[in-house]
Amino acid sequence: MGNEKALQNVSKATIGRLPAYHRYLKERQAAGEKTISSTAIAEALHLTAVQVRKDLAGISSVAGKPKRGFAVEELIEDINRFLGYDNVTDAVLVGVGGLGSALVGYDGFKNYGLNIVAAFDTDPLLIGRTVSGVRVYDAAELAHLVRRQGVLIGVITVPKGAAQKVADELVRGGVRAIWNFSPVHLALPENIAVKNEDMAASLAILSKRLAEILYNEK
Amino acid sequence: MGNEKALQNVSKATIGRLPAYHRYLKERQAAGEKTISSTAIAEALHLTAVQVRKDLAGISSVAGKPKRGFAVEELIEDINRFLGYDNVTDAVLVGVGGLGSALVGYDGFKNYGLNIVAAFDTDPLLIGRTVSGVRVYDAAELAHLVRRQGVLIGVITVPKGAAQKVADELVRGGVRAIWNFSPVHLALPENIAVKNEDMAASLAILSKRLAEILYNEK
DNA sequence: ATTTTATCGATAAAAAAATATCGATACAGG
DNA sequence: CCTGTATCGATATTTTTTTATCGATAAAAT
Repeated sequence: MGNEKALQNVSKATIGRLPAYHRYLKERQAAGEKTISSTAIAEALHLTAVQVRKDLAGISSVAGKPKRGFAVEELIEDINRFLGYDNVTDAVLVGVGGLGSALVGYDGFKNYGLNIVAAFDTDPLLIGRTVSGVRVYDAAELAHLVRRQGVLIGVITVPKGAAQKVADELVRGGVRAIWNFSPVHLALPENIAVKNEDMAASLAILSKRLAEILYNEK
Repeated sequence: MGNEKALQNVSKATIGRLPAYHRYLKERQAAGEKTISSTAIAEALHLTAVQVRKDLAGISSVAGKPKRGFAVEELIEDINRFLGYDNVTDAVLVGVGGLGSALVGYDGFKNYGLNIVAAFDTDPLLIGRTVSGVRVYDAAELAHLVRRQGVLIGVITVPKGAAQKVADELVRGGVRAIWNFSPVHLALPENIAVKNEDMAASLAILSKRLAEILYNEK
């Protein structure tokens, strides 16, 4: 299906930018535009036009036309296909605290191909309740339920002390990808995909940029 | 103070890894270890030893000793100094919804040099209340209060429709750095530091890695 | 005291990512 | 119908980031 090519040729950096292209294209589409130039996309997203063209060429066979640009609708479809926004993957979330409930309640994930089918916690007050339409189960049942439903993605939003244990349980249940919001580096088998959402890292980058700006100004 | 050197030579990628080093070093320190090798750090964090040494060399003058490694405490101090974890910067947060309250309630930020001094919202039910010890003000007062308190960093956790307007107000009030959790690309002056926390991008990267793993397995 | 070993720092090489260059082309205006 | 221009795609160059190599050295082992 040409998927092999995709998995080989497209850089991680490009993949990271695709959602932004997607959002922007949707926006322009809603505004009634049928075509858009790489220049316009680049300007809106603070990139260069060449980079935009290269990124798009990697994931789409839509050819841009001189003087007109790219067909918005087809481009959106190709990004949908490439990122798998069409076929939704089931996921579970562990840790229904502040951040956990916020994520469960975020409707947007459905559009991004992620469907949270169950949540888990150890708090007896939460177990059995429903948060934003998602049932909260006892964390003791984690591996068991994950296995039974064939869930492939686990989202971890527990305090750092519990994260590794939760990760182990997820893997035991057969999960193959973990989205980790706890500030710990998880030790996991190599054939498990992990993405750490490191707020401290983001903040560090922002702070440094700020320091740089203030410094250059003086 | 040698700060210039730091701002020039250290890559963004390195800065992004420093918080992870910091966490890990703290952990080892708590476990009573006085020294640590680049090899050990690399293994724990899934990096290479060379990269660890290079990263550390860029921000610290602590010399590692053959057969022993680096002095944990001094290394932590240097990272603290480099990332500004010592001197806390004031920030405001706009949008006290699910994610917003979760962030306000996250104690960890104080350790990372960020102090949320006020929150803002348009919801009359929230205005005047206190969330995790932080007072919620009327969003109409945003620019005014930001200016009066000399706040430099703004955190945006409002729905996407409101994000640009909030950003404009923050800038009007004199904020110089924006941590944006809304799924929109903000249009801002060049001398404002922005960090977009793009969940969709993270998820896309995770999904692709998962797809790759599953594909290679078949 | 000598050898072995784990480690370092510096430099070199490779890989990945971003940017520049340039000929080709579709549309717009004269 | 011609000319100018905004745009593209492909290839080449540069920059950035990661990884490899290797001689030097402090501690441990013989």
